[in-house]
Amino acid sequence: MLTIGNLAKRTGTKVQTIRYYEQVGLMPEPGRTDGGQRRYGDAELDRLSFIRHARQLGFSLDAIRELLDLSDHPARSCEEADAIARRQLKQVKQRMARLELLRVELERMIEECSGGQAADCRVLEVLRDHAECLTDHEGIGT
Amino acid sequence: MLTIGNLAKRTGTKVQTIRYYEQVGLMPEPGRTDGGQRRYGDAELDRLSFIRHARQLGFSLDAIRELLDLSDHPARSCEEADAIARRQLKQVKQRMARLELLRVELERMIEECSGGQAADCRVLEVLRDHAECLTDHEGIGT
DNA sequence: CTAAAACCTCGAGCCACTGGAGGTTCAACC
DNA sequence: GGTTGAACCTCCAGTGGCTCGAGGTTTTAG
Repeated sequence: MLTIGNLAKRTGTKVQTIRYYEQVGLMPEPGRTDGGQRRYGDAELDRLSFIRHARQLGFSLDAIRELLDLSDHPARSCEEADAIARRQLKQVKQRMARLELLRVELERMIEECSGGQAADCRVLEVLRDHAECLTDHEGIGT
Repeated sequence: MLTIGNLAKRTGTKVQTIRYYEQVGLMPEPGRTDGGQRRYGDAELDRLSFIRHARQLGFSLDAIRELLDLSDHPARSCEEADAIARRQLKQVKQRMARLELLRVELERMIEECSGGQAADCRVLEVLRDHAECLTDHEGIGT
């Protein structure tokens, strides 16, 4: 039987985060000691590992909910899990493309910085000059 | 004189976002009509363009505040602006490296998906199998 | 003059946590 | 058995950067 702190250590999660997952229904309500402290078994350890791994892969909590549901019903089609993963991959690729544009522009800005007064600073100039703006108006979409 | 809606269109911003920027002190309080509606001039258009461009480059609102402060005082050193840009570039590179790892793992997952029942699905298996976990415990850091 | 589009304020909600206050329980050691 | 002190508990608030909605007012075109 694991305390919440040990479960946290084993999965690289913060204690508060585990309680949060319980609150939003991703983790089940665990058993408690007489004093009211949570105690976890192997099933919960596995489930939390699954969640953390999926988070590291960038899945949203909603997507993880779907995946957990799927893995609780192994007779259902694999296609759903595949679709979720593909959606995720698409997002990752989009973010990378966006970041690549930013990287290029930032490097140019830094390279052209004269090191003098702010009045001559290319960093500020590039940001100020609307003509050099990326043409789309999408924002960066964290 | 621009209405808030026109300013929004010209800069690719939502109206609410402009009001939000005013609320957090990034945009100044503009003049108003007798009826109380905001009216903007060219200075505000420039300032908002600056902000939007910086956002597209991934700068946080705090960083933008610093940059605006800098560009309001052009006699000060360029080094600060340069440092901010460099910090930003570092972050962008880190995010890209992280995303590249995710991309590889997601592609492997999808490629190995058997297309059958969830019970045989590699996507779920990879997520379930703790041994295939990325070794570090950093999370994805949006 | 009227209709409707655009504006106003205020407040709440989103995601995925994170931190803190203030109090209780557990485990180890003497 | 008693005493620490680390770990636990609940509850609430805050983060960033918006975004939406309700319910009401102003502006503008016809």
